[in-house]
Amino acid sequence: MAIVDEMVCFALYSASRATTRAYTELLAPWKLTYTQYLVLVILWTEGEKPVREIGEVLQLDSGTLSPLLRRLEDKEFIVRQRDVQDSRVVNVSLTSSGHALQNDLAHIPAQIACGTGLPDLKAAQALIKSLHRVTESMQEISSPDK
Amino acid sequence: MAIVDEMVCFALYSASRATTRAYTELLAPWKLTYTQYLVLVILWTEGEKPVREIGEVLQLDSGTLSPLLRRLEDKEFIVRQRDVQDSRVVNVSLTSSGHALQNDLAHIPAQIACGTGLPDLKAAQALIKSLHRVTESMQEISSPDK
DNA sequence: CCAATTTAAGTTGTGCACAATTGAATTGTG
DNA sequence: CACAATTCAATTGTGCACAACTTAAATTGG
Repeated sequence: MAIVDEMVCFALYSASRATTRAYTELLAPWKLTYTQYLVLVILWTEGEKPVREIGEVLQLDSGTLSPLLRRLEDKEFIVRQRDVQDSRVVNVSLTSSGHALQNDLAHIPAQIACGTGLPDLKAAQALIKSLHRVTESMQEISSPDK
Repeated sequence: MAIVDEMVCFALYSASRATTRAYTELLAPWKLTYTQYLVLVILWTEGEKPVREIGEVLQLDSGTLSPLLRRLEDKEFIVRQRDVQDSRVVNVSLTSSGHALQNDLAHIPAQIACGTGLPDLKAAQALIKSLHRVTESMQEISSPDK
């Protein structure tokens, strides 16, 4: 069983990189990365959010997010503002071009849907469930809480 | 279906990062990364190999492998030697400490097996199959051949 | 035979992931 | 109130992933 599990990990690693490459290609005209796209998806669906909450959703820390958000700000898709109530907090919100991207990139989910090669909704849901189990379980053997 | 497929991608991304973190923790005493470990696994099972073949197995180019192999060489787990027949080729082989690591790290597969949280062999094989399908399919929508 | 092409590895540069640290602001507690 | 502990974001540093390019060697095709 042990060797098979290392195969699971490698298969995961390969599949993840393949999907990231697919996104990279689809996003190339806008020079956006997959992680930058994920941040935009959050902002499109949930509106203004502090850096910390974005980090909770994506499980990324400020070491990753700070420079990434700076790049999104340089591209003028988002703005960052210190919170008035609590000035430790930085709120991230979309600019008008950031909002406009939602339509420009509306074709991507369907392209990705095709790219997964999964036969039907059922297969996709089964895979998601299986992946969630692996994620949770791996987090447990990793460092205390988090 | 489209949104579910983006969920598949995010689940993949999360699971992959969670497993990499788990490996990182297990490998910490030797200051090895997951990718370095993968290279060692290849060398343990297949012996001396040129850089190009390692790259084919892991789907990594020399831009990733060259510095990674240099670090493994700095740690004296491997040596690199120009091929006598074809001096474009660099052959990678294990040193004695590199060989010795195979025993030192023999506990890792079992720890990872536990970490996947998968109920049985059948579930693991189903997941691998599903991930292979996604990888292949994603590679198809990505840049021509490769 | 030799010029053009191809192949292998390395280098450079960008961005993400993550650990560790810093600094500023807030909160909790005596 | 005072001050210790906590929280949040940013910074620094390491290593991987990958694109683009370089260099050197081998192959090929005329």
